[in-house]
Amino acid sequence: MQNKECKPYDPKTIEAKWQKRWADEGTFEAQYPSDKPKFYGLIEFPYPSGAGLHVGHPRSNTAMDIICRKRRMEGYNVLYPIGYDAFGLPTENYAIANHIHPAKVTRDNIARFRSQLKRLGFSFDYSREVDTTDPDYYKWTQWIFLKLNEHGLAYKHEMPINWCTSCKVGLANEEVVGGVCERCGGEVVRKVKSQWMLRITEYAQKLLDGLDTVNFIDKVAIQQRNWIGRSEGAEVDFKIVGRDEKLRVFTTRPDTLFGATYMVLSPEHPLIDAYKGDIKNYGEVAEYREQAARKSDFERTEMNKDKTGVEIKGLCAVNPVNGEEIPIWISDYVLMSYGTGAIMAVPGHDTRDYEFAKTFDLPIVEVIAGGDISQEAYSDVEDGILVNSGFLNGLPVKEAKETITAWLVEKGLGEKKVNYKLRDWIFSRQRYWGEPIPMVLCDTCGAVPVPEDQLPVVLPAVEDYEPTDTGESPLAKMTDWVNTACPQCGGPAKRETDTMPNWAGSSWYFLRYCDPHNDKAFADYEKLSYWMNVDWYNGGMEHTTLHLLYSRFWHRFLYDIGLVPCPEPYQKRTSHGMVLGETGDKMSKSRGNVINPDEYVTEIGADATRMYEMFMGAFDQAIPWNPNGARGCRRFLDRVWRLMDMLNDGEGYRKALTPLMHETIRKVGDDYEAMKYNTAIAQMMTLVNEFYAADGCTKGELKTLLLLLYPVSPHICEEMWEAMGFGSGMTFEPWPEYDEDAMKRSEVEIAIQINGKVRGRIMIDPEMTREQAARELPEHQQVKALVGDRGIVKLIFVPGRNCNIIVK
RNA sequence: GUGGGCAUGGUGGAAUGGCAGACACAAAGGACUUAAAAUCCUUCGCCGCAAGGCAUGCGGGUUCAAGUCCCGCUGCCCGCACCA
Repeated sequence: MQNKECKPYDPKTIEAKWQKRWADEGTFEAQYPSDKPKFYGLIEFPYPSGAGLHVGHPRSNTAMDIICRKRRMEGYNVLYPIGYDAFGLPTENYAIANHIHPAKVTRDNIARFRSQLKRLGFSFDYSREVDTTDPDYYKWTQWIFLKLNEHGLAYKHEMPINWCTSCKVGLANEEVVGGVCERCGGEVVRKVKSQWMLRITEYAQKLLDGLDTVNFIDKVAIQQRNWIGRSEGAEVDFKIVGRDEKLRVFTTRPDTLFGATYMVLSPEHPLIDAYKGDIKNYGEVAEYREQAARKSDFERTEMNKDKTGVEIKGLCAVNPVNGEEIPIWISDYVLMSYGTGAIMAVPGHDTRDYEFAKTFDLPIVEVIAGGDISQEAYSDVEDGILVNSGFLNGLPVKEAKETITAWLVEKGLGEKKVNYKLRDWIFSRQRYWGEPIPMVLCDTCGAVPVPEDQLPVVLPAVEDYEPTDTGESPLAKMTDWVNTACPQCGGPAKRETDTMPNWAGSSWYFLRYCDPHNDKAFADYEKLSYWMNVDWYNGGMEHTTLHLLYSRFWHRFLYDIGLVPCPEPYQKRTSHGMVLGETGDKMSKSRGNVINPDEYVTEIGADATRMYEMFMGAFDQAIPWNPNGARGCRRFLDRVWRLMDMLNDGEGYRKALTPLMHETIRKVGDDYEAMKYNTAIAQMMTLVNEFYAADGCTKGELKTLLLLLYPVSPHICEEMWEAMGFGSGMTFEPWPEYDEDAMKRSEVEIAIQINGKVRGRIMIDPEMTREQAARELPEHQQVKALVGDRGIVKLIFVPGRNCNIIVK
């Protein structure tokens, strides 16, 4: 055993040295063109907040860094890019509070983020950085918007929007959480405004079908499916007595049509205005509508315990299957935004209708046998036979649905219909710090797109970017900028002053990474063809119905118009668990428990910090941060470092350690791929413990350990690799291979169970077969002693594991 | 209400139906040290002196064998929420 004393492990020096070398040599710059197979690994680019990184960021980043570093060792040309999603409210709010221009705030924050990320040693290709607030970038965000507009997917619509009273901004449905603003927690009310909308609903089916072609973790795919919310049913026309007009409803239960005893319109339904003169109690109806309009969405849903409503007197509908006249009501439990804004009420078989009928004493008819409608609605579709339903009597629900739908179609009374819960995307924000929507509003020509050669529409420098109380964007006050000429007729016109939501820039950034400096196109098709799609995308669950869905929509649109080579942007999607505060609470500024990774990089080094991020627990689980756990990882790296003082003679694996070496190579590799980083690290700890027990390690053993550990803690490995004279730079060293045969041991310990209880342990030949075991084990001395004079009824042998002997 | 997930030592967590608690953290004891830190060694689910027994949220079941599979509960977390 050699015994030269190494200098102590000093992460600070080592990490700075290797980070500089990687940067100087452009080690992680993705190559194009290249003959190698490509691998595109992606993490969600951060929002560069003023607070800097917190320990949650490195969790996702390190996980993908491990995969990307392993891929380079496996011979892939790897693209692992980074950028900044820098438009958005917090920056603007900070700017307002501190009277600093948001562009400056953004620049400073990005600089800080970049230096923090670099200190952690991620193998990002910094030469491809993107910044969504850079005009060279948002030029193309605007350009894509024009394409969407050109294809009829953007439209301006006067509609009630979710209005945050605190941010003074309209929000998408996805941004209203529990009735309050997702960002600031402020009250959200309904406000009617003319808004730019994107027709994501047009893509509902494609977005649904696309999920079958990609590899997303189950919960992500399920959540997206639920959010899109496809349901199949029928639309049915109900005649209105004495009128030509019909009232159309959507139902998923056409089979219950004979049980429809009344109808309900949503408060906003246009029929009410159309028949204003015929409604005998119009005053009462109008009063109800007004009450409903005043309520925020939150209040509406809060009050869903008690059903409210008013009968519309003077109007009456006819049930098309039995000719019965049924009353029409108005109630806010029916939403204008889903289906046709009107329903046929079947109180016998729908819980909400049942409650309503009970409240207002309306008739309840049983048309599906199997429940007890005197107690509750019976809504089971699995079993149940039609009754009181004329020609449907005796049919099971499923068949009744088909029969009645065919009948409706044949008689011209209705049709098959699919509805989605997904709503169009409200794309306007009345804010300064976002991409200007590149449209001009002309009194003569309407909304006219800014010609492509005039892009980007650059955000003007504004003195005062505070939001207005009127709901107008701060840009509206910039009259020099607002007043322009109509690109179509040349007459006086005004620029659109709304900006895009922060989801715009992130809806295509992964494309820009493929060709970040292109000034002729958002990205070159050939380059996209090489790099896309993203092989592996890791990110937070909170983006499942927002960013992840929006970006799939944009990408699918770009595919449909022939600008990108693949229909789905992401081949694989995984998700990390949150890092919680030390006491298990969610980390937040208000709780004051946010942990900055810098603290740990300084104290224990980036390598140990990265390791702890991965070792702390199952990757997809939320785990509290434990400072001592992090220090434990540093202790492990100290032990690894000291192996250099404990070198044994010989180049290869020692015989006693050979099986463990190969097992470790297999387990670490498999576990990295399965994102089971914690057990991969545990396995390396076990190996190092064995080295210590075996009085050190050989060069060959150390070499393998360094290769396995490199993706998690690259700096220390590089330094040791160089010190050991193994070569210069580990990035493209081949990933080690294992040999199944080499894992075989001469003896293996198995448990001997008597009647299912472990009574002893013996060493046997690992190759022993069931037949041999049945023959030889009962003769084994220890086994004999355990069995005693009892008779062996049965012997179950599990090779390499245990042997259960049933005795009597 | 509804969809999804989870429940294992003081803590974070391991465990293709096959020896529950790997690997760490914390704690305790010891060695080294004038001392401390660092390091190294030992102990460490519960009851019991021991033999042994009991243990993976609770109650059943399947199996030679269940943390793991099935049925029924309870609790916690996340998403959605009057979507006809």
